[in-house]
Amino acid sequence: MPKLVLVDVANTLYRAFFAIPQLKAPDGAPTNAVYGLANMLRKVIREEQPDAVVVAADPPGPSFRKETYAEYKAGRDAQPEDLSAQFPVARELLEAFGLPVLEVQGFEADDVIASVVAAAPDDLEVAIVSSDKDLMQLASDRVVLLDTMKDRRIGPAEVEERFGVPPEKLLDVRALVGDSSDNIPGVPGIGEKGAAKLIGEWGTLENLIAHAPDVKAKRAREALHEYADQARLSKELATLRDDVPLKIDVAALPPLAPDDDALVALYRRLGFTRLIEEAGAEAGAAAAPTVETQRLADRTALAAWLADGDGALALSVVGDDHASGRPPAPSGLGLATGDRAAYADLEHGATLAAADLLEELAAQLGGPRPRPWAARDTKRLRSLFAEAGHEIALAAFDVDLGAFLVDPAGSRAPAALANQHLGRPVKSFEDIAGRGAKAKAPGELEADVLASYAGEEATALLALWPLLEERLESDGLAPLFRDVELPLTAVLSEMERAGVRIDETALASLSEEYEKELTRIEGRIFELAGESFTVNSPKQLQRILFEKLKLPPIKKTKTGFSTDEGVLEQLASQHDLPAQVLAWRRLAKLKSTYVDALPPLVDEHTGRIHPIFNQIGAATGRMSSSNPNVQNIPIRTEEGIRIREAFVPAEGAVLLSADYSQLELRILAHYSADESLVEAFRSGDDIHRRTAAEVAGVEPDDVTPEQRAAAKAINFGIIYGSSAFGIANQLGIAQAAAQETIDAYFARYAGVRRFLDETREQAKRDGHVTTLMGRRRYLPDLASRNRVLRQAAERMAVNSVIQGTEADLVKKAMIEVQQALTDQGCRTRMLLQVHDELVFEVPKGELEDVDALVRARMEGVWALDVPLVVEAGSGATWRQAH
DNA sequence: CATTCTTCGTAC
DNA sequence: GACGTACGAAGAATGC
Repeated sequence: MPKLVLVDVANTLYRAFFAIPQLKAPDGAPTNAVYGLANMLRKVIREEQPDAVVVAADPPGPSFRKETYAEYKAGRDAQPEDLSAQFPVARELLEAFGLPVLEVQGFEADDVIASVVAAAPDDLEVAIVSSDKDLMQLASDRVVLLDTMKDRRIGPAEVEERFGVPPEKLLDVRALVGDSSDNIPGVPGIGEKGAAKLIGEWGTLENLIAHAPDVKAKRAREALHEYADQARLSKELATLRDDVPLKIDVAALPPLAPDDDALVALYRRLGFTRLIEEAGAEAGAAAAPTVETQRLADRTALAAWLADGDGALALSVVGDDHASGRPPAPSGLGLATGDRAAYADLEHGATLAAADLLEELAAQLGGPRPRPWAARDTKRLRSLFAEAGHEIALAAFDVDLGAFLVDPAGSRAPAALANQHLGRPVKSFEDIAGRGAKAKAPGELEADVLASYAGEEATALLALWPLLEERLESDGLAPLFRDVELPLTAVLSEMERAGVRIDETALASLSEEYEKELTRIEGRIFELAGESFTVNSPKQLQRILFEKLKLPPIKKTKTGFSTDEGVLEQLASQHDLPAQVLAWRRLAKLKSTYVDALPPLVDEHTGRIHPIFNQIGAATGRMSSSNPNVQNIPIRTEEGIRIREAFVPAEGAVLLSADYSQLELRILAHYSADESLVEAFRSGDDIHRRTAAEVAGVEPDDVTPEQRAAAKAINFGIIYGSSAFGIANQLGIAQAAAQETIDAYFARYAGVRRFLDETREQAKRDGHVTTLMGRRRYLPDLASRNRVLRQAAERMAVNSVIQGTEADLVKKAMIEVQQALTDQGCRTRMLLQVHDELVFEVPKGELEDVDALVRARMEGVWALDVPLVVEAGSGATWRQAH
């Protein structure tokens, strides 16, 4: 059955305006209503899959109802200016969507909609997007109303449920009830309930009026007598005209044909970044390639193509996302230079071998006069070449890194970047291969389709390069890019390929031990619960704790009552079961996330695990790690720290762990220039003890453990932007007591307060924060009218300066340490980075030298106003080294 | 049956 | 609502 969607544009804009928080285009124009309209259209087109969409609008000037009844719609509040301003923009949006807009002088949008429904052929299904109650009279077996915001479909059954009468009698009910928003009077004293009852009893308004004397309820009887004409007028006003002259043929509506380019252009003007990406993705899926891509299926063709010029090259890897620091050979490589593009195909019956491809390219990218090259994730390419035995020059540009520095919150997908910076759509791999389980592998795709995609992407990367470079330059990010991020790719490539040795035997025995203990605890849990259940299921645990055992719920989650650690700890005083669950969870976590997860990651060739370090993992500039995440290996509990005993050095080597002491607090001291804090670090004291002494006004030796804990919580709380609430929660003390300590802290460390205030102010002014080395993070929510969002952004502002500066320093230190190790001819290898800690594998004979070298380079990385101190240790396991 | 969301917990 | 940044396991919910 063909389907038509009818949109009441004014109604949609109105609802969106009040439902969506204020949004502004880059030029400051309000956009929330248009944003709502755009989202609604996308959603309706996606979910309803209509054959056509027609928009009904209200023309300027009065409708015929005003002539019938001068008071029609009188007394309405004036439309807010921020909403009126969006109507012309909405027109542009509708035009870009390619939708016909019907607007007929003297009639309202509702009448137009009713007329389209009346003119529609019998086999046409109609969905009306509006929340206007008057339109509900149109509901039938082939006409529904859509409430897209609440995701409801309103058909005849829903109308009857809501009003107590079927759609065809709705007018009679509305005649009695009236409508205050349209200033339609109805019959005073009769409301929705009464009207439904009366119409249910008497059938129609006229019949009811005719039998008014027989109505039992006294007040209704008298009101009907007095206001019969007013009821008739109300019915007339609520009746939709279905004979409005329409300029289009409803039997032959134009098919949907959105102009994606126009949409993207409009979205860009309005600052709708998410929609740009989505519209761009759709345009990308349909985009025609802008270059001819030559397929290179043998070595001769590859060599010839490469020899035909010596300009900069862009490379685009085609293949699975790699999950190991030793990346697998790709399916092929897209290449672009000048205005030429090619695809070096390793599949589809190509005679080109991966080894030959890499050798041929390495001759260009390595050697004494390497050809400048760029790619996304140049670290991966470097590893790929290195695994094949070739050393290549550092890339001249890395698109992922460049885009990350320009805006760490933005997308790095080439399709999104092309939309954003090149203003043209580019296909993504998903566009040609599909996604999820049905997605095709590169080898299953048509060779020409794959080649065209890869050539196109390489071409886009080549074009993005100078544009992103220019942005880096103008935003002052070029030195960070050139001196830190880009050279770091080489260091990380080495680390990932080196990997770290794992003592599988130790893990196997831990696994067995934990398994036994888990079984024992589980038995105890089932005994206490009186039944067996899945301990790991929060839902089932909720049932046991709060329903069966009737323990008091402490706090809620989105879907029910929380069973997190804090809650269970509180419940532990009342019942033994929560304590047992805590013990069970602790072990189950260790076993599933670490003990049992590590051995399968061991590389069969190297016998080591090869974590990936994501250089652009966190918006602050920090790295992240995966496969496995070596940055969250346990250390705080005895059970957990045993996992670190399984991280071991190669034969004849030891592990050296070097970590910055209190790096984030030192950065805070540097930035705040707070005399007391700076002095504390210069004196080399225990910083938390010293803070406690100053805040409490006692001698450091007299600080109690509680005082030190409170000071520590505040020191960290500053970095995270915690409130008294948060600090009280963490310390398990009263909020007022926490507030007192915080006040005492700020009284003593006035410079810290000044830094916090100035950082927030500056961030609000610029829209972003900046780290020591110029790294940026944009925080648009600093301007939000929503207090929760705004305060969260303020916390991020402060935290990002400190955490981001930490990332800057450690990244730079890694480069300098690696450089020094190479210069000294050391065989030591850097293995891991854990934010403020570096782990090395050091041949035993080098330990003394390397220990000194690492400390010196790390401590000397930057001259802050406080000294940087590195603590280093070594041993036969990571536990011993740390 | 596959994918996405939610909750929880580990690190710095 | 209340503490920033991550990754990942497992169950629950949702979608094809």
